[in-house]
Amino acid sequence: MAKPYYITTAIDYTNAAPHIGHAYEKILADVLARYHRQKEEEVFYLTGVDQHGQKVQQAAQKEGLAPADFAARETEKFLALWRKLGLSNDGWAATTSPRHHAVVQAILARLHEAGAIYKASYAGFYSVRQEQFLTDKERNEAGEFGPEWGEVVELTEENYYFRLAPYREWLLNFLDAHPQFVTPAFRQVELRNAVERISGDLCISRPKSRLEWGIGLPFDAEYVTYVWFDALINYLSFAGYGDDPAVFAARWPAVHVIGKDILVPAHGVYWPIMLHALGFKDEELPSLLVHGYVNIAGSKMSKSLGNIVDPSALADQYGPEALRYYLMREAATGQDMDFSQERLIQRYNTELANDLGNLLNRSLNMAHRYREGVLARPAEGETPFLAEARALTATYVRQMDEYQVHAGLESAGKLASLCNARIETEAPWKLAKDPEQAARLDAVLYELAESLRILCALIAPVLPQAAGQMAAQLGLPGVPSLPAVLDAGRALANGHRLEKPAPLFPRIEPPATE
RNA sequence: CGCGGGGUGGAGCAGCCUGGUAGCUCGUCAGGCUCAUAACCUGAAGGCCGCGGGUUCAAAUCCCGCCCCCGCAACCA
Repeated sequence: MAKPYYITTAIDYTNAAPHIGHAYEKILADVLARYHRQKEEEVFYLTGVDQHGQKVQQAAQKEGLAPADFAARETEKFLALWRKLGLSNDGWAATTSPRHHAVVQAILARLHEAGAIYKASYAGFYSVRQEQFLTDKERNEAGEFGPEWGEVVELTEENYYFRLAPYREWLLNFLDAHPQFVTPAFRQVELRNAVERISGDLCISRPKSRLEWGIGLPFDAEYVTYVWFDALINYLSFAGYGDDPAVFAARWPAVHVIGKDILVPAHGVYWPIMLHALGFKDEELPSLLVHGYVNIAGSKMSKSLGNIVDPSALADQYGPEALRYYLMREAATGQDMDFSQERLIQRYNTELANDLGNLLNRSLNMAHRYREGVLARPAEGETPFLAEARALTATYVRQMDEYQVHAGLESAGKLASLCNARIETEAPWKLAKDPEQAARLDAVLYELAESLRILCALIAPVLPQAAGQMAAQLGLPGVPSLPAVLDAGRALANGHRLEKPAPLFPRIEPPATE
């Protein structure tokens, strides 16, 4: 059997509620997961939360809660949102889980024994208030640490470090030999430039005196591991690494869907080097799909600007599928997009309600009006129109395989437009009045129904609920798979009975412009 | 010489990797249709594809130079 398609997202910090950017990434991964299921592939989709770390500890302290309780509460917000948005994840990575602890500690112990981790002392400026070391980046224009850092002292601290430098040449060679490691290609260029400049090693620990909310180092009880050795390893621990080698071997490697901010250095440098140090072969390394940001009116979304967009409220207002469609259609994969509710409504009304929903409605309505909902397959079988529809489907597959979800949806929209145009040129309402045109009317109605069956399969990854309703109206047992609609031999049977139409995408009335 | 991204008809965006009629949504104008969610279809106007050079039979697309905008610090995907 072919390997399952293993896809992951970044795991989100549970120190604040999820925003539209979190939702975009999870939906993108969900669409790709569902797309591969549509191809009749086995899929393992993993997403989750990073519950450890200083920010969670601080946020919990602020509210007088234990970190575990705080993290559990915040985690519930993510889970609730993902349920609302219809994510189809097969696994859930929560970094506080015992399984994850065990895998992280086993990996740390192994790398420590192998000499990849060492202890060293670091001296620098330390903000007592923020509980962190400061670098030159934190200095203001006057070259000083501003008042926001509170009291700044010089401090020397011992910590554990993971060696990076010895692997620099290996990583460069790997990148040159694997140009598909990072998508889009320009991100790989960016990464390679960064690898050229690698200096120093990665600090992977914090003394418990400063941070106790984390996974303890197995070889030093005074420390917890910090950030990346905890977070990145989720991709292994929740895929069966360690405790279930057979399951893991069947799943690995993964496609990691991540934001552009965590490519360099985390996923592009630390992660491949960690895996390499663990003995993963080059061909066993994952690939990275790097997406852009959802910007608000051209500027970055930020708490300080107060322009955070709440995906949960949007889903309530417009429906989860309208939100999914908008995000997937509007953003060119890998590029930033600009969020606008007006655009969301516009996309939904024109492309979903007017073009696709109305097409389904008018097609089914005519089939019932003129033929009691029963199809007659044309004698010639695959007509030129249907051949074109299937060619468009092949284009869609190519685009989706390259993660170009926006282009795939455009192809689907093109098919809907072809159908609407065909209705105009064939004018079934005229054909129905002429008994001599009966065969032609049958053919047109059949072509429309079969095209809608194809469309049902094409939209399913992005609009799973709508696809289900569409399949039901078309009288299908379920949403057809892509192989099922690509094969003309599996088209709708002669005598197939269609169900009654009902509006699939009710129009959203745009708010009156003030 | 820090590293990237972007500059495409009135607006917002694809296309660029893998050169070959400039596409999508909206807007404007003019027609058509009546099966349909006042939806659908057709046509028109509107583009030195940032600027200059080069390669090529052919450049929005490849190469060189320049100009302008935005990220690369925090919360954060």
